[in-house]
Amino acid sequence: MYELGGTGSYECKNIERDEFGNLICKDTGEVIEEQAFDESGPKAYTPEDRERKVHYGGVVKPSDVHWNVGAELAAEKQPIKGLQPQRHGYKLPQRTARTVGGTTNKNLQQAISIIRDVASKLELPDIIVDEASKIYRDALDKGLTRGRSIESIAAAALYAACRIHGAPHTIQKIIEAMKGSVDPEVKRDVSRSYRLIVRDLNLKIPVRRPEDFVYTIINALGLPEKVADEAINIIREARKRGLTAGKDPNGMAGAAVYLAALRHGIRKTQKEIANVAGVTEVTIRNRYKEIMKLLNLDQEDLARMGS
DNA sequence: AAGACGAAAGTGGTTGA
DNA sequence: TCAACAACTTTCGTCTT
Repeated sequence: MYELGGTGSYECKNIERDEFGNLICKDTGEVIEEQAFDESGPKAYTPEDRERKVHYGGVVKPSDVHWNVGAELAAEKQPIKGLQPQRHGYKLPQRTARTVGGTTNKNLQQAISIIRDVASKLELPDIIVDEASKIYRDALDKGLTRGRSIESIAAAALYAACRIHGAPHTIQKIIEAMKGSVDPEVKRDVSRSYRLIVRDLNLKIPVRRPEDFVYTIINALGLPEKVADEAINIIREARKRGLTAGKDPNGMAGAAVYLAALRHGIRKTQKEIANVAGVTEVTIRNRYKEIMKLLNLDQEDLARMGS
């Protein structure tokens, strides 16, 4: 039995660390916990970063626009044009683009403004804003933003920061907070940008677990705590038998909540849950069916439990 | 009538040759 | 680079409550 930090325990007894320090279940081959991301102590900024901090004095956070560039640029009041849809990417005028430092700063300023805006709508903590800002800056330094919209990289950076710090938000939710609605084309762009920055910046992203989404769904639908407990038990049971591997954790969590609610005699439609979980009814249905089969349950069992 | 179910076809990402 | 593959989505007809 392995105790996971803050998320309870894992039932599998046959657990080992692999060469990367990840916790692997030897029975199912499932990654239970990736190599821990050290959140205590000072962040590991590059030596250049530290130099800058010394240079400008005081504590400089990644989300401070000028932690990277000269303070005189701060005086330049740049209009924020962040929130318009940019189908073909944001392109800076040639003249400005050649100005050393200036372009980078404006780009960064704009991106951080977007990140802050979206983060505040989603009520995300500063640590995530800082993480996202740092990721964006690194992406900018590596030239990953070139040819892509500031928005898509900013959204991707924010999503990555959410993943790193365990905030259960989807790309969909981030785009929704950013633009009010979700255009599939935008979603595709953000997904691409996300994969790009994770790969090229070597970001350590912890595995998403269905359990993390249970409370999001429960809260959104106003379901009682006992349903959450039940759903988490269902997920653990499903995982023990290898059902969670390779499946979208949102759908898994949604199906578990659906079943858990039924077990407590609460009827929520598959559609309601699917909307909150960010998947379709069909996915909820498929996971639900699999779980029912796995646990050898049928409709009558549920009716009995619900009454 | 609304919700649940299931089949079929399409999409975008991953993997392996 | 391309094909095969798995997971998920969309759509739609049918059954159940």
